[in-house]
Amino acid sequence: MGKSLLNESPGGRIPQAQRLRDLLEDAIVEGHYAPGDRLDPEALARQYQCSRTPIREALTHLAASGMVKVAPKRGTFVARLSVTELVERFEVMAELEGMCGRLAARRMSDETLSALQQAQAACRQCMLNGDVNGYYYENGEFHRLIYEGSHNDFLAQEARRLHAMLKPYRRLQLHARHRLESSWCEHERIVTALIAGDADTAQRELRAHVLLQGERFNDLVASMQRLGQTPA
Amino acid sequence: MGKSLLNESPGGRIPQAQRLRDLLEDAIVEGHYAPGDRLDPEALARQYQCSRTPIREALTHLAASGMVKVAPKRGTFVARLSVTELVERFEVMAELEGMCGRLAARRMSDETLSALQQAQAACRQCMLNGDVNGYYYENGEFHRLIYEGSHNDFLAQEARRLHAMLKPYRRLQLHARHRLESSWCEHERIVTALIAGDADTAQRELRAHVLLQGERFNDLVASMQRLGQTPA
DNA sequence: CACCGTCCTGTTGTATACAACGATCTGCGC
DNA sequence: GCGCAGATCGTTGTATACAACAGGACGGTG
Repeated sequence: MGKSLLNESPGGRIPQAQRLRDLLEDAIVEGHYAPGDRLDPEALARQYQCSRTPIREALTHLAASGMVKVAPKRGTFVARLSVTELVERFEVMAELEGMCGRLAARRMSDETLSALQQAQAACRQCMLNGDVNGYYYENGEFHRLIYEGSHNDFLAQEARRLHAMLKPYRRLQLHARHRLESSWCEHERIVTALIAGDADTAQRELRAHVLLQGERFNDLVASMQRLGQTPA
Repeated sequence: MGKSLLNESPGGRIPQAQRLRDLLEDAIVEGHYAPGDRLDPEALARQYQCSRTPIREALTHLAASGMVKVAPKRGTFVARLSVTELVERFEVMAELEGMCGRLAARRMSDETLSALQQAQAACRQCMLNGDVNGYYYENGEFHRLIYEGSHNDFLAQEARRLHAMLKPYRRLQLHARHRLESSWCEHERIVTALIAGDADTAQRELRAHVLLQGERFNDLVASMQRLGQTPA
Protein backbone atom coordinates (compact mmCIF):
# COMPACT_ATOMS: atom_id res chain seq x y z
CA MET A 1 0.00 0.00 0.00
CA GLY A 2 2.73 2.47 0.82
CA LYS A 3 4.28 2.14 -2.58
CA SER A 4 3.40 5.58 -3.79
CA LEU A 5 6.30 7.76 -2.81
CA LEU A 6 8.64 6.54 -5.49
CA ASN A 7 7.01 8.61 -8.15
CA GLU A 8 8.86 11.83 -8.73
CA SER A 9 11.22 14.03 -6.87
CA PRO A 10 10.08 15.18 -3.43
CA GLY A 11 7.32 17.70 -3.61
CA GLY A 12 5.70 15.88 -6.48
CA ARG A 13 5.07 17.64 -9.77
CA ILE A 14 1.85 15.78 -10.35
CA PRO A 15 -1.10 17.15 -8.43
CA GLN A 16 -1.24 15.19 -5.25
CA ALA A 17 -5.01 15.20 -4.91
CA GLN A 18 -5.52 13.76 -8.36
CA ARG A 19 -3.05 11.01 -7.66
CA LEU A 20 -4.87 10.26 -4.44
CA ARG A 21 -8.18 10.16 -6.25
CA ASP A 22 -6.87 7.57 -8.68
CA LEU A 23 -5.27 5.62 -5.86
CA LEU A 24 -8.44 5.57 -3.82
CA GLU A 25 -10.53 4.72 -6.83
CA ASP A 26 -8.27 1.81 -7.61
CA ALA A 27 -8.36 0.70 -4.01
CA ILE A 28 -12.14 0.73 -4.03
CA VAL A 29 -12.43 -0.88 -7.43
CA GLU A 30 -9.97 -3.57 -6.49
CA GLY A 31 -12.05 -4.37 -3.47
CA HIS A 32 -9.49 -3.11 -0.99
CA TYR A 33 -12.31 -1.22 0.60
CA ALA A 34 -15.68 -2.89 0.71
CA PRO A 35 -18.95 -1.11 -0.06
CA GLY A 36 -20.22 0.41 3.14
CA ASP A 37 -16.75 0.90 4.62
CA ARG A 38 -16.13 4.25 6.16
CA LEU A 39 -13.32 6.31 4.69
CA ASP A 40 -11.86 8.32 7.51
CA PRO A 41 -10.07 11.39 6.14
CA GLU A 42 -7.62 11.56 9.03
CA ALA A 43 -6.71 7.92 8.76
CA LEU A 44 -6.25 8.27 5.03
CA ALA A 45 -4.18 11.38 5.57
CA ARG A 46 -1.87 9.45 7.87
CA GLN A 47 -1.83 6.51 5.51
CA TYR A 48 -0.85 8.57 2.49
CA GLN A 49 1.29 10.96 4.48
CA CYS A 50 -0.46 14.15 3.62
CA SER A 51 -3.00 16.44 5.20
CA ARG A 52 -6.75 16.20 5.08
CA THR A 53 -7.06 18.74 2.27
CA PRO A 54 -6.08 16.65 -0.74
CA ILE A 55 -7.85 13.67 0.80
CA ARG A 56 -10.97 15.72 1.07
CA GLU A 57 -10.70 16.85 -2.52
CA ALA A 58 -10.24 13.29 -3.69
CA LEU A 59 -13.23 12.13 -1.68
CA THR A 60 -15.54 14.83 -2.93
CA HIS A 61 -14.60 13.98 -6.48
CA LEU A 62 -15.22 10.32 -5.85
CA ALA A 63 -18.55 11.32 -4.37
CA ALA A 64 -19.36 13.27 -7.51
CA SER A 65 -18.59 10.26 -9.65
CA GLY A 66 -20.80 8.16 -7.43
CA MET A 67 -18.14 5.86 -6.03
CA VAL A 68 -18.52 7.04 -2.46
CA LYS A 69 -21.38 8.62 -0.63
CA VAL A 70 -21.21 11.27 2.02
CA ALA A 71 -23.48 11.19 5.03
CA PRO A 72 -23.35 14.77 6.25
CA LYS A 73 -21.71 15.03 9.63
CA ARG A 74 -21.55 11.27 9.87
CA GLY A 75 -18.77 10.27 7.54
CA THR A 76 -17.88 9.25 4.02
CA PHE A 77 -18.56 5.71 2.94
CA VAL A 78 -17.79 3.54 -0.03
CA ALA A 79 -20.93 3.59 -2.13
CA ARG A 80 -23.22 0.73 -1.39
CA LEU A 81 -25.44 0.80 -4.41
CA SER A 82 -28.91 -0.53 -4.03
CA VAL A 83 -30.12 -3.08 -6.54
CA THR A 84 -32.25 -0.42 -8.15
CA GLU A 85 -29.34 1.99 -8.52
CA LEU A 86 -27.23 -0.80 -9.90
CA VAL A 87 -29.78 -1.86 -12.48
CA GLU A 88 -30.22 1.75 -13.52
CA ARG A 89 -26.50 2.12 -14.04
CA PHE A 90 -26.25 -1.08 -16.01
CA GLU A 91 -29.10 0.13 -18.20
CA VAL A 92 -27.25 3.33 -19.00
CA MET A 93 -23.96 1.49 -19.39
CA ALA A 94 -25.57 -0.88 -21.87
CA GLU A 95 -26.79 2.01 -23.94
CA LEU A 96 -23.43 3.75 -23.95
CA GLU A 97 -21.54 0.58 -24.79
CA GLY A 98 -23.98 -0.17 -27.57
CA MET A 99 -23.34 3.30 -28.91
CA CYS A 100 -19.61 2.74 -28.73
CA GLY A 101 -20.09 -0.44 -30.68
CA ARG A 102 -22.21 1.22 -33.32
CA LEU A 103 -19.66 3.95 -33.87
CA ALA A 104 -16.69 1.64 -33.59
CA ALA A 105 -18.09 -0.61 -36.29
CA ARG A 106 -17.67 2.27 -38.70
CA ARG A 107 -14.75 4.20 -37.28
CA MET A 108 -12.44 1.69 -35.66
CA SER A 109 -8.92 1.70 -37.01
CA ASP A 110 -7.22 -1.50 -38.11
CA GLU A 111 -4.71 -1.14 -35.32
CA THR A 112 -7.37 -0.91 -32.65
CA LEU A 113 -9.26 -3.76 -34.23
CA SER A 114 -6.25 -6.05 -34.16
CA ALA A 115 -5.55 -5.02 -30.58
CA LEU A 116 -9.13 -5.95 -29.83
CA GLN A 117 -8.61 -9.36 -31.37
CA GLN A 118 -5.50 -9.78 -29.28
CA ALA A 119 -7.42 -8.92 -26.14
CA GLN A 120 -10.07 -11.40 -27.14
CA ALA A 121 -7.41 -14.06 -27.65
CA ALA A 122 -6.02 -13.29 -24.22
CA CYS A 123 -9.51 -13.55 -22.79
CA ARG A 124 -9.83 -16.98 -24.40
CA GLN A 125 -6.61 -18.12 -22.81
CA CYS A 126 -7.75 -16.93 -19.41
CA MET A 127 -11.07 -18.62 -19.91
CA LEU A 128 -9.38 -21.92 -20.79
CA ASN A 129 -7.16 -21.60 -17.73
CA GLY A 130 -10.06 -20.68 -15.53
CA ASP A 131 -8.14 -17.52 -14.66
CA VAL A 132 -10.95 -15.29 -13.52
CA ASN A 133 -8.75 -12.37 -12.50
CA GLY A 134 -6.87 -12.48 -15.76
CA TYR A 135 -10.12 -12.55 -17.66
CA TYR A 136 -11.34 -9.65 -15.59
CA TYR A 137 -8.34 -7.60 -16.62
CA GLU A 138 -8.39 -8.53 -20.29
CA ASN A 139 -12.11 -7.97 -20.37
CA GLY A 140 -11.47 -4.42 -19.23
CA GLU A 141 -8.98 -3.97 -22.05
CA PHE A 142 -11.48 -5.39 -24.53
CA HIS A 143 -14.13 -2.90 -23.60
CA ARG A 144 -11.70 -0.02 -23.34
CA LEU A 145 -10.57 -0.64 -26.88
CA ILE A 146 -14.13 -0.49 -28.10
CA TYR A 147 -14.61 2.80 -26.28
CA GLU A 148 -11.57 4.19 -28.03
CA GLY A 149 -12.71 2.72 -31.30
CA SER A 150 -15.80 4.90 -31.17
CA HIS A 151 -13.52 7.86 -31.87
CA ASN A 152 -15.71 9.96 -29.67
CA ASP A 153 -13.46 10.99 -26.83
CA PHE A 154 -16.26 12.30 -24.69
CA LEU A 155 -18.25 9.12 -25.10
CA ALA A 156 -15.17 7.05 -24.31
CA GLN A 157 -14.53 9.08 -21.19
CA GLU A 158 -18.08 8.65 -19.97
CA ALA A 159 -18.00 4.95 -20.71
CA ARG A 160 -14.76 4.56 -18.79
CA ARG A 161 -16.25 6.40 -15.85
CA LEU A 162 -19.29 4.18 -15.70
CA HIS A 163 -17.17 1.10 -16.29
CA ALA A 164 -15.01 1.97 -13.30
CA MET A 165 -18.05 2.64 -11.18
CA LEU A 166 -19.52 -0.77 -11.92
CA LYS A 167 -16.24 -2.63 -11.80
CA PRO A 168 -16.54 -4.03 -8.27
CA TYR A 169 -19.97 -5.41 -9.02
CA ARG A 170 -19.06 -6.66 -12.46
CA ARG A 171 -16.24 -8.62 -10.98
CA LEU A 172 -18.52 -10.48 -8.62
CA GLN A 173 -20.61 -12.11 -11.25
CA LEU A 174 -17.69 -13.25 -13.33
CA HIS A 175 -17.45 -16.06 -10.83
CA ALA A 176 -20.91 -17.28 -11.75
CA ARG A 177 -21.00 -20.66 -13.36
CA HIS A 178 -20.05 -20.68 -17.06
CA ARG A 179 -20.16 -16.92 -17.07
CA LEU A 180 -16.66 -16.73 -18.52
CA GLU A 181 -17.59 -18.97 -21.39
CA SER A 182 -20.79 -17.16 -22.28
CA SER A 183 -19.08 -13.80 -21.87
CA TRP A 184 -16.36 -14.85 -24.27
CA CYS A 185 -18.91 -16.08 -26.80
CA GLU A 186 -20.67 -12.74 -26.62
CA HIS A 187 -17.34 -11.01 -27.18
CA GLU A 188 -16.80 -13.20 -30.18
CA ARG A 189 -20.05 -12.12 -31.78
CA ILE A 190 -19.16 -8.51 -31.06
CA VAL A 191 -15.76 -8.84 -32.68
CA THR A 192 -17.31 -10.48 -35.71
CA ALA A 193 -19.78 -7.64 -36.08
CA LEU A 194 -17.04 -5.06 -35.71
CA ILE A 195 -14.86 -6.73 -38.30
CA ALA A 196 -17.79 -6.86 -40.67
CA GLY A 197 -18.52 -3.20 -39.94
CA ASP A 198 -22.05 -4.20 -39.03
CA ALA A 199 -23.01 -1.28 -36.82
CA ASP A 200 -26.51 -2.45 -35.89
CA THR A 201 -25.38 -5.89 -34.84
CA ALA A 202 -22.41 -4.53 -32.90
CA GLN A 203 -24.68 -2.16 -31.06
CA ARG A 204 -27.28 -4.81 -30.33
CA GLU A 205 -24.76 -7.41 -29.18
CA LEU A 206 -22.88 -5.01 -26.95
CA ARG A 207 -26.03 -3.70 -25.36
CA ALA A 208 -27.24 -7.22 -24.73
CA HIS A 209 -23.84 -8.19 -23.39
CA VAL A 210 -23.90 -5.47 -20.75
CA LEU A 211 -27.58 -5.82 -19.95
CA LEU A 212 -27.01 -9.51 -19.35
CA GLN A 213 -24.38 -8.63 -16.80
CA GLY A 214 -26.87 -6.44 -15.03
CA GLU A 215 -29.44 -9.20 -15.02
CA ARG A 216 -26.92 -11.75 -13.89
CA PHE A 217 -26.03 -9.50 -11.05
CA ASN A 218 -29.66 -9.17 -10.19
CA ASP A 219 -29.84 -12.97 -10.00
CA LEU A 220 -26.78 -13.02 -7.80
CA VAL A 221 -28.22 -10.51 -5.42
CA ALA A 222 -31.49 -12.39 -5.32
CA SER A 223 -29.73 -15.60 -4.44
CA MET A 224 -27.62 -13.87 -1.81
CA GLN A 225 -30.74 -12.44 -0.26
CA ARG A 226 -32.28 -15.87 -0.30
CA LEU A 227 -29.26 -17.06 1.63
CA GLY A 228 -29.82 -14.35 4.19
CA GLN A 229 -26.66 -12.43 3.31
CA THR A 230 -27.73 -8.88 2.88
CA PRO A 231 -25.67 -7.60 -0.02
CA ALA A 232 -26.52 -3.99 0.65
CA MET B 1 -18.36 34.90 7.64
CA GLY B 2 -21.94 36.10 7.77
CA LYS B 3 -24.52 33.45 8.25
CA SER B 4 -26.46 32.85 5.12
CA LEU B 5 -30.10 33.58 5.54
CA LEU B 6 -30.94 31.38 2.61
CA ASN B 7 -31.18 28.55 5.08
CA GLU B 8 -33.62 25.89 4.11
CA SER B 9 -35.94 24.12 6.48
CA PRO B 10 -34.30 22.62 9.57
CA GLY B 11 -33.81 19.37 7.69
CA GLY B 12 -32.16 21.13 4.77
CA ARG B 13 -28.39 21.34 4.79
CA ILE B 14 -26.31 24.27 3.67
CA PRO B 15 -23.26 23.03 1.85
CA GLN B 16 -21.69 26.34 0.98
CA ALA B 17 -19.34 25.08 -1.71
CA GLN B 18 -22.14 23.20 -3.42
CA ARG B 19 -24.29 26.31 -3.46
CA LEU B 20 -21.40 28.15 -5.05
CA ARG B 21 -21.01 25.45 -7.62
CA ASP B 22 -24.66 25.76 -8.61
CA LEU B 23 -24.40 29.51 -8.63
CA LEU B 24 -21.35 29.49 -10.85
CA GLU B 25 -22.86 26.88 -13.11
CA ASP B 26 -25.97 28.99 -13.51
CA ALA B 27 -23.86 32.06 -14.15
CA ILE B 28 -21.98 30.26 -16.88
CA VAL B 29 -25.06 28.65 -18.36
CA GLU B 30 -26.91 31.94 -18.37
CA GLY B 31 -24.08 33.50 -20.27
CA HIS B 32 -22.96 35.72 -17.43
CA TYR B 33 -19.49 34.45 -18.13
CA ALA B 34 -18.55 33.82 -21.72
CA PRO B 35 -16.62 30.79 -22.93
CA GLY B 36 -12.94 31.58 -22.66
CA ASP B 37 -13.37 33.99 -19.74
CA ARG B 38 -10.96 33.52 -16.92
CA LEU B 39 -12.44 32.69 -13.55
CA ASP B 40 -10.16 34.26 -10.98
CA PRO B 41 -10.55 32.49 -7.65
CA GLU B 42 -9.67 35.56 -5.62
CA ALA B 43 -12.09 37.78 -7.49
CA LEU B 44 -14.83 35.19 -7.09
CA ALA B 45 -14.00 34.87 -3.41
CA ARG B 46 -14.45 38.60 -2.98
CA GLN B 47 -17.58 38.55 -5.09
CA TYR B 48 -19.24 35.79 -3.11
CA GLN B 49 -17.77 36.92 0.20
CA CYS B 50 -15.94 33.78 1.09
CA SER B 51 -12.42 32.44 0.93
CA ARG B 52 -10.71 30.71 -1.95
CA THR B 53 -11.33 27.26 -0.54
CA PRO B 54 -14.99 26.74 -1.42
CA ILE B 55 -14.44 28.57 -4.69
CA ARG B 56 -11.66 26.21 -5.49
CA GLU B 57 -13.84 23.21 -4.69
CA ALA B 58 -16.62 24.55 -6.88
CA LEU B 59 -14.22 25.16 -9.73
CA THR B 60 -12.65 21.73 -9.59
CA HIS B 61 -16.08 20.17 -9.68
CA LEU B 62 -17.08 22.30 -12.62
CA ALA B 63 -13.86 21.23 -14.27
CA ALA B 64 -14.76 17.60 -13.66
CA SER B 65 -18.12 18.12 -15.26
CA GLY B 66 -16.45 19.79 -18.20
CA MET B 67 -17.92 23.24 -17.81
CA VAL B 68 -14.59 24.90 -17.12
CA LYS B 69 -11.07 23.98 -18.05
CA VAL B 70 -7.96 24.48 -16.03
CA ALA B 71 -4.73 25.57 -17.64
CA PRO B 72 -2.15 24.51 -15.05
CA LYS B 73 -0.46 27.52 -13.47
CA ARG B 74 -2.19 29.79 -15.90
CA GLY B 75 -5.74 29.99 -14.67
CA THR B 76 -9.20 28.49 -14.87
CA PHE B 77 -11.35 29.36 -17.83
CA VAL B 78 -14.91 28.84 -18.90
CA ALA B 79 -14.83 25.89 -21.23
CA ARG B 80 -14.56 26.86 -24.83
CA LEU B 81 -15.60 23.67 -26.48
CA SER B 82 -14.23 23.00 -29.88
CA VAL B 83 -16.65 22.06 -32.61
CA THR B 84 -15.45 18.48 -32.35
CA GLU B 85 -16.02 18.32 -28.60
CA LEU B 86 -19.41 19.87 -29.09
CA VAL B 87 -20.47 17.42 -31.75
CA GLU B 88 -19.26 14.55 -29.59
CA ARG B 89 -21.36 15.76 -26.70
CA PHE B 90 -24.41 16.23 -28.84
CA GLU B 91 -23.95 12.70 -30.12
CA VAL B 92 -23.94 11.32 -26.60
CA MET B 93 -26.76 13.59 -25.56
CA ALA B 94 -28.85 12.36 -28.46
CA GLU B 95 -28.32 8.79 -27.41
CA LEU B 96 -29.22 9.46 -23.81
CA GLU B 97 -32.29 11.47 -24.70
CA GLY B 98 -33.38 8.76 -27.07
CA MET B 99 -33.01 6.27 -24.29
CA CYS B 100 -35.06 8.48 -21.99
CA GLY B 101 -37.73 8.58 -24.64
CA ARG B 102 -37.74 4.84 -25.12
CA LEU B 103 -38.12 4.22 -21.41
CA ALA B 104 -40.56 7.05 -20.89
CA ALA B 105 -42.85 5.70 -23.58
CA ARG B 106 -43.40 2.68 -21.38
CA ARG B 107 -42.95 4.05 -17.88
CA MET B 108 -44.17 7.60 -17.92
CA SER B 109 -46.95 8.33 -15.45
CA ASP B 110 -50.14 10.07 -16.53
CA GLU B 111 -49.28 13.03 -14.35
CA THR B 112 -45.89 13.52 -15.96
CA LEU B 113 -47.41 13.04 -19.38
CA SER B 114 -49.99 15.73 -18.82
CA ALA B 115 -47.30 18.01 -17.42
CA LEU B 116 -45.38 17.35 -20.61
CA GLN B 117 -48.38 18.34 -22.70
CA GLN B 118 -48.69 21.50 -20.66
CA ALA B 119 -45.04 22.32 -21.29
CA GLN B 120 -45.58 21.67 -24.96
CA ALA B 121 -48.58 24.01 -24.95
CA ALA B 122 -46.47 26.65 -23.24
CA CYS B 123 -43.80 26.12 -25.89
CA ARG B 124 -46.41 26.68 -28.57
CA GLN B 125 -47.47 29.93 -26.97
CA CYS B 126 -43.89 31.16 -26.80
CA MET B 127 -43.35 30.11 -30.39
CA LEU B 128 -46.39 32.07 -31.53
CA ASN B 129 -45.22 35.09 -29.57
CA GLY B 130 -41.73 34.74 -30.91
CA ASP B 131 -40.57 34.60 -27.28
CA VAL B 132 -37.26 32.84 -27.68
CA ASN B 133 -36.26 33.05 -24.03
CA GLY B 134 -39.61 31.74 -22.91
CA TYR B 135 -39.35 28.91 -25.38
CA TYR B 136 -35.85 28.22 -24.14
CA TYR B 137 -37.14 27.82 -20.60
CA GLU B 138 -40.18 25.73 -21.45
CA ASN B 139 -38.07 23.61 -23.73
CA GLY B 140 -35.89 22.81 -20.75
CA GLU B 141 -38.95 21.78 -18.77
CA PHE B 142 -40.13 19.62 -21.66
CA HIS B 143 -36.91 17.68 -21.78
CA ARG B 144 -36.59 17.46 -18.03
CA LEU B 145 -40.01 15.87 -17.80
CA ILE B 146 -38.98 13.23 -20.29
CA TYR B 147 -35.85 12.54 -18.25
CA GLU B 148 -37.99 12.02 -15.19
CA GLY B 149 -40.44 9.97 -17.18
CA SER B 150 -37.72 7.44 -17.87
CA HIS B 151 -37.99 6.46 -14.21
CA ASN B 152 -34.28 5.83 -14.21
CA ASP B 153 -32.91 8.34 -11.75
CA PHE B 154 -29.32 7.81 -12.74
CA LEU B 155 -30.12 8.27 -16.41
CA ALA B 156 -32.12 11.38 -15.60
CA GLN B 157 -29.24 12.78 -13.60
CA GLU B 158 -26.76 12.17 -16.39
CA ALA B 159 -29.11 13.67 -18.94
CA ARG B 160 -29.57 16.76 -16.82
CA ARG B 161 -25.83 17.11 -16.45
CA LEU B 162 -25.23 16.96 -20.18
CA HIS B 163 -28.20 19.20 -20.83
CA ALA B 164 -26.74 21.85 -18.54
CA MET B 165 -23.34 21.52 -20.17
CA LEU B 166 -24.77 22.13 -23.62
CA LYS B 167 -27.24 24.79 -22.56
CA PRO B 168 -25.20 27.85 -23.59
CA TYR B 169 -24.67 26.41 -27.04
CA ARG B 170 -28.22 25.11 -27.40
CA ARG B 171 -29.53 28.55 -26.68
CA LEU B 172 -27.59 30.11 -29.50
CA GLN B 173 -29.18 28.14 -32.24
CA LEU B 174 -32.71 28.69 -31.07
CA HIS B 175 -32.38 32.05 -32.75
CA ALA B 176 -31.84 30.41 -36.10
CA ARG B 177 -34.56 31.02 -38.61
CA HIS B 178 -37.69 28.92 -38.12
CA ARG B 179 -35.86 26.85 -35.55
CA LEU B 180 -38.61 27.41 -32.99
CA GLU B 181 -41.26 26.14 -35.36
CA SER B 182 -39.40 23.04 -36.41
CA SER B 183 -38.36 22.34 -32.83
CA TRP B 184 -41.97 22.53 -31.74
CA CYS B 185 -43.06 20.18 -34.51
CA GLU B 186 -40.43 17.70 -33.45
CA HIS B 187 -41.69 17.98 -29.88
CA GLU B 188 -45.18 17.30 -31.16
CA ARG B 189 -44.13 14.07 -32.82
CA ILE B 190 -42.34 13.06 -29.62
CA VAL B 191 -45.41 13.73 -27.50
CA THR B 192 -47.55 11.73 -29.89
CA ALA B 193 -45.20 8.79 -29.69
CA LEU B 194 -45.08 8.98 -25.90
CA ILE B 195 -48.87 9.08 -25.65
CA ALA B 196 -49.10 6.10 -27.93
CA GLY B 197 -46.47 4.33 -25.87
CA ASP B 198 -44.48 3.82 -29.06
CA ALA B 199 -41.02 3.35 -27.60
CA ASP B 200 -39.14 2.95 -30.87
CA THR B 201 -40.60 6.07 -32.42
CA ALA B 202 -40.09 8.10 -29.26
CA GLN B 203 -36.47 7.05 -29.14
CA ARG B 204 -35.89 7.75 -32.80
CA GLU B 205 -37.61 11.12 -32.77
CA LEU B 206 -35.83 12.30 -29.66
CA ARG B 207 -32.46 11.22 -30.92
CA ALA B 208 -33.07 12.96 -34.21
CA HIS B 209 -34.31 16.04 -32.39
CA VAL B 210 -31.10 16.39 -30.44
CA LEU B 211 -28.81 15.40 -33.26
CA LEU B 212 -30.45 18.05 -35.40
CA GLN B 213 -29.56 20.62 -32.79
CA GLY B 214 -25.96 19.50 -32.95
CA GLU B 215 -25.94 19.77 -36.71
CA ARG B 216 -27.65 23.11 -36.62
CA PHE B 217 -25.01 24.33 -34.28
CA ASN B 218 -22.38 23.03 -36.60
CA ASP B 219 -23.95 25.10 -39.36
CA LEU B 220 -24.01 28.12 -37.11
CA VAL B 221 -20.37 27.80 -36.26
CA ALA B 222 -19.49 27.31 -39.88
CA SER B 223 -21.33 30.47 -40.88
CA MET B 224 -19.78 32.43 -38.04
CA GLN B 225 -16.35 31.32 -39.09
CA ARG B 226 -17.17 32.31 -42.62
CA LEU B 227 -17.98 35.74 -41.27
CA GLY B 228 -14.65 35.86 -39.51
CA GLN B 229 -16.18 35.91 -36.06
CA THR B 230 -14.46 33.41 -33.88
CA PRO B 231 -17.36 31.54 -32.28
CA ALA B 232 -16.25 32.08 -28.73
C1' DC C 1 -39.25 3.36 34.73
C1' DA C 2 -39.63 6.39 30.83
C1' DC C 3 -38.81 10.67 28.82
C1' DC C 4 -36.54 14.87 27.93
C1' DG C 5 -33.00 18.36 28.01
C1' DT C 6 -28.26 19.39 28.04
C1' DC C 7 -23.47 18.65 27.29
C1' DC C 8 -19.79 16.47 24.97
C1' DT C 9 -17.47 14.72 21.22
C1' DG C 10 -16.67 13.78 16.59
C1' DT C 11 -17.22 15.25 12.15
C1' DT C 12 -17.31 18.29 8.27
C1' DG C 13 -16.70 22.74 6.13
C1' DT C 14 -14.15 27.11 5.86
C1' DA C 15 -10.41 30.37 6.39
C1' DT C 16 -5.73 31.70 6.25
C1' DA C 17 -0.92 31.00 5.81
C1' DC C 18 2.72 28.96 3.12
C1' DA C 19 5.52 26.80 -0.40
C1' DA C 20 6.63 25.41 -4.91
C1' DC C 21 6.08 25.47 -9.55
C1' DG C 22 5.74 27.68 -14.13
C1' DA C 23 5.14 31.35 -17.24
C1' DT C 24 6.45 35.61 -18.63
C1' DC C 25 9.45 39.42 -18.94
C1' DT C 26 13.78 41.57 -19.09
C1' DG C 27 18.55 42.19 -19.71
C1' DC C 28 22.82 40.61 -21.34
C1' DG C 29 25.76 38.42 -24.58
C1' DC C 30 26.49 37.09 -29.26
C1' DG D 1 18.58 42.11 -33.95
C1' DC D 2 18.07 37.61 -31.87
C1' DG D 3 18.42 34.09 -28.51
C1' DC D 4 19.12 32.46 -24.10
C1' DA D 5 19.30 32.69 -19.18
C1' DG D 6 17.95 34.41 -14.94
C1' DA D 7 14.76 36.84 -11.93
C1' DT D 8 10.19 38.11 -10.76
C1' DC D 9 5.63 37.50 -10.16
C1' DG D 10 1.41 35.17 -10.27
C1' DT D 11 -0.79 31.00 -9.82
C1' DT D 12 -2.02 26.72 -7.86
C1' DG D 13 -1.68 23.15 -4.42
C1' DT D 14 -1.07 21.86 0.46
C1' DA D 15 -1.04 22.33 5.41
C1' DT D 16 -2.88 23.82 9.64
C1' DA D 17 -6.01 26.16 12.54
C1' DC D 18 -10.76 27.15 13.57
C1' DA D 19 -15.80 27.21 13.88
C1' DA D 20 -20.25 25.21 13.48
C1' DC D 21 -23.25 21.64 13.35
C1' DA D 22 -25.27 17.09 14.61
C1' DG D 23 -25.53 12.84 16.97
C1' DG D 24 -25.20 10.32 20.97
C1' DA D 25 -24.67 9.74 25.79
C1' DC D 26 -25.61 10.87 30.26
C1' DG D 27 -28.08 12.49 34.00
C1' DG D 28 -32.02 14.63 35.94
C1' DT D 29 -36.93 14.80 36.45
C1' DG D 30 -41.84 13.53 36.20
